[in-house]
Amino acid sequence: MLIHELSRKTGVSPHTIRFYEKYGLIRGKRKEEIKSNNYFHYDDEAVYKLELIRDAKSIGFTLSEIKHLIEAWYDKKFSVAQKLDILDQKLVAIDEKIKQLKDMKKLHTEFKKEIAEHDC
Amino acid sequence: MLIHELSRKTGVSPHTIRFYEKYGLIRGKRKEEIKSNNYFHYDDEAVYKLELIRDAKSIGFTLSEIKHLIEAWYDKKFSVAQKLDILDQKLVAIDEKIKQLKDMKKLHTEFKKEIAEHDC
DNA sequence: TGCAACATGAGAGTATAGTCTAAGGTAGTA
DNA sequence: TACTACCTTAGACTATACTCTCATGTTGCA
Repeated sequence: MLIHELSRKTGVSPHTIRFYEKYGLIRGKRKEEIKSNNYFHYDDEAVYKLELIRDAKSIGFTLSEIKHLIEAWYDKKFSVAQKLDILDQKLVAIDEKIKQLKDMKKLHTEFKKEIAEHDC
Repeated sequence: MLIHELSRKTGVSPHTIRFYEKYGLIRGKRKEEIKSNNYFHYDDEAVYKLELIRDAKSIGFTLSEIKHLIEAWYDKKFSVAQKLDILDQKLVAIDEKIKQLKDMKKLHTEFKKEIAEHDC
């Protein structure tokens, strides 16, 4: 599919998709058999990656961290041990975030209780 | 306490503390009895707020969202019903983030399994 | 063939969240 | 009184993550 359809499927604007492409998060492919243009073609992997990026961003991961993760998964430049190591580090970070969210949730619940009780 | 001590206690730089002060997240008080300077004085509430800001930021809340939360808690400009409403909205957002983190964790675990099994 | 709807890269502009510098004033100790 | 370590504001600068504009080229349909 071309960039417009990828945008429509994911809700990510073509501008942002091109930004991610340059940043190295996704990679469109040019079809060798087509010589009249140099349009990028995307597959379902791109859809999947864009969804991953959106989710990871919303829980506080930066594009740089997401890039590391995608590299650990897709790139050939890391050994199996290195990939497992990167994933383990992310898992620790995720557990830490979950803990913080639970604390935050508790805090909110306490806030609510106090406001309701003391009318302050 | 003065800004330097607040910085030492929280690990947030004086520059950033002043930035938050201007942004309206924390509020130092000037002591009326001291006329020779106009230094800001902070109490434990400021320490607590800075810790809240740090935690909320790390789990993907923006300063603007954090400001709403702090206002819901400390300001007089909202009614009890409005405050409870703001807190409820944040609770929904937190639950959504926890869900996404759990998905992300599952994904990582699956990644790990595939990498280990297929040596790819 | 004309035209709308797509595609491209280069590069400028924006929002968020800091981070730093400059220029100046204050406090406490030797 | 000198000196170090603090304090203030204003404003410039930076990094991250977009977002938009421009100039130009392609595709598909009436």
